[in-house]
Amino acid sequence: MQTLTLSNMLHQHFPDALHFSLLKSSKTHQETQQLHAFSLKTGVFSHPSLSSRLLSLYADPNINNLRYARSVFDRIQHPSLVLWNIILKCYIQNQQSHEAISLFVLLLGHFPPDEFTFPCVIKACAKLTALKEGKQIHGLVLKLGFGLDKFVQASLVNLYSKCGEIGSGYTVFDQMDEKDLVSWNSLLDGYARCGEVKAAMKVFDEMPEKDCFSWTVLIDGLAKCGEVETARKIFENMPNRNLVSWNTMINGFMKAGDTNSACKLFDQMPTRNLITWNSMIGGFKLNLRFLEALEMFERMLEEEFRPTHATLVSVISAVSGLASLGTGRLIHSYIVKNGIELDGVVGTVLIEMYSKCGGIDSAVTVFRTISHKKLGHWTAIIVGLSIHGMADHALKLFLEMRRIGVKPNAITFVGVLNACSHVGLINDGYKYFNMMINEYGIKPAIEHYGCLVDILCRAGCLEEAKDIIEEMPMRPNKVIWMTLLSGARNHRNTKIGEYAAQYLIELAPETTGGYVVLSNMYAVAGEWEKVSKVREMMKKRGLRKDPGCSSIEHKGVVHNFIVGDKSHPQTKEIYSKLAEMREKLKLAGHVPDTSQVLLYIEEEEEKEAELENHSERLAIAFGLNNTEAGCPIRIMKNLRVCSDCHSVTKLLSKIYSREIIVRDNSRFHHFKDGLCSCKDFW
DNA sequence: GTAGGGTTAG
Repeated sequence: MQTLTLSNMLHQHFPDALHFSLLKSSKTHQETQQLHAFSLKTGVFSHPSLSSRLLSLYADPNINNLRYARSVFDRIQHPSLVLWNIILKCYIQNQQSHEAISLFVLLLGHFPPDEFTFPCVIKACAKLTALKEGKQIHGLVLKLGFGLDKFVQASLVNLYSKCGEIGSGYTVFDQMDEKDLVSWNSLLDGYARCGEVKAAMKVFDEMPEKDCFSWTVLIDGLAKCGEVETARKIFENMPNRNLVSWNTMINGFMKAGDTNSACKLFDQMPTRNLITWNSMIGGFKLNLRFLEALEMFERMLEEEFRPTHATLVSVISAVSGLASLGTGRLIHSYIVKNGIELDGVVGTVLIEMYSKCGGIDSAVTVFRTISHKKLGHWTAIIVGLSIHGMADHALKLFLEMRRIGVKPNAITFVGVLNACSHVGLINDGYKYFNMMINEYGIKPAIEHYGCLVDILCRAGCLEEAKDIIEEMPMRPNKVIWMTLLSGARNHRNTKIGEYAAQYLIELAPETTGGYVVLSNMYAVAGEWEKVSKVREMMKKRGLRKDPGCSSIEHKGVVHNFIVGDKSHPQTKEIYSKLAEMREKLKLAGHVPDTSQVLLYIEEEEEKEAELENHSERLAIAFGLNNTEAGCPIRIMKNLRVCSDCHSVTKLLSKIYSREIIVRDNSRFHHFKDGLCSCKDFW
């Protein structure tokens, strides 16, 4: 009824005084807006007390409409400091910390700030962990004599705690006359964030009173310092848990890799919110439990929670981990259907997802449709193109990003160097490696040296690669040795191969890949005695060659095949397709390359049969049988594709006129018209 | 004043 009366009254002119009293009594957003519209229409708006009242209504936490508050503020000719403080507070309430700081800078041009201004802007700095700006403002606080105001002090304690400068935080805290609970909690939080568990515990014990925040901050701090068991005990003893404490404990368990305890809490907790779901989904993703992450996401949607960007990032990364293009497409279409805008990170993980799932074309499309491209987007597409062997495209984009002034980071350079190595561009590799150091001041990490070693190995410059390894400033890891070993195998350099294998086995005796490559190298050289020595070494250490395993997704189902698999329901059809493939390959003139068969099979025929049953061939046969002509076949493999399968797949792509995309343990191969995108460089 | 998001070499 009140609204009705109001709108009736609004049709007439009111004297300012009456209007003001109406505003004073208006409580809801709707009423405020009606009065706002009326004020604008009748011109009474210009009355300073009316506009102030209107501004404070819009800035009121219950209404909190920043857009309207700002528009009222902008129409006020000479806003007082009080009004500046109100609009500043409204920015903070709306999490617009950057804008709040800009506003504060503007304010400085009109007034010296007061004891209400400072806590607001310091809060903004704390939110952004902007320590430098915070310190400058602290300086101003002291200069203007607000250093002993308790609200200013409390905000400073919080600022320094958030920014990891707990020493400065303690100095301010120590000077406080009245140490309020909020500041105690901030101090506790500060120690926990700095990893000073003992100091945090001491603060916790010394606190004159504790509330839910205190307990939760301590639990979070303990969990973040890796003391999840202590955190669990605190959580169990805590008197009044709220939703935040439950969520904090769940996160603690997830970060510690204890998904079971996290699930138990999730089941037990009285209520859940978005953050609960995000913590579970992100936690499963973090622990590489991708399927469970997706299941959680489905449950979340069933319970009608709307995913946030954080949810989507975790879910999309989980899809990348599963390399399930079908699922990735579903989630992408969910994003489009629901009009969810891609923020920087979601866009980046979407590009990564498509490229890791073998859909590099879609990755490029997503990249193209992003209007304000950030470093993450450029890096993701450059890395994506490089693992697909599309070096030209990757390097073209790299030049473009430089041209428009986007500064590459260390990861971008991994992509760039990787692109060079996958197509054998030695000179470019060196050029970009030096560019990274000299032009961008990026210190090469082991990954960059890894790329350089790889570039040299592929080009057959094994001695040079060995020199790089010996001269680089960090200890080589197993990836480096594996790269050199594989290079030696490819270029039939047994001496360097043995050298690399020795270090590799010393460093990571449990890595089966090393023994396999070493033994293959001996097999190629016909040194069968050494082959059996390697085999014995593996046997003695209880190691077995990982079985090759390939998967193909069809109509939302992932079909897995291991070498010689006969467990698939379509086994009969698959093997008859394999027989057909064998005939067609023979007609095309293919001679099986049995030189790298690790197993002890004396008869050539058996060796050939072993090759024919390699998991990727079973998957290809399944793909040819089950997918439409013209539809690319995408296969994911756990091991490196053997050289025979590589030449066979090239031929098959021509014989059956099919694009076949195979991801092995390090990159993608696009087989088309009898050629592979890796140009046999892999 | 407390809880939730991605990145790299074999």
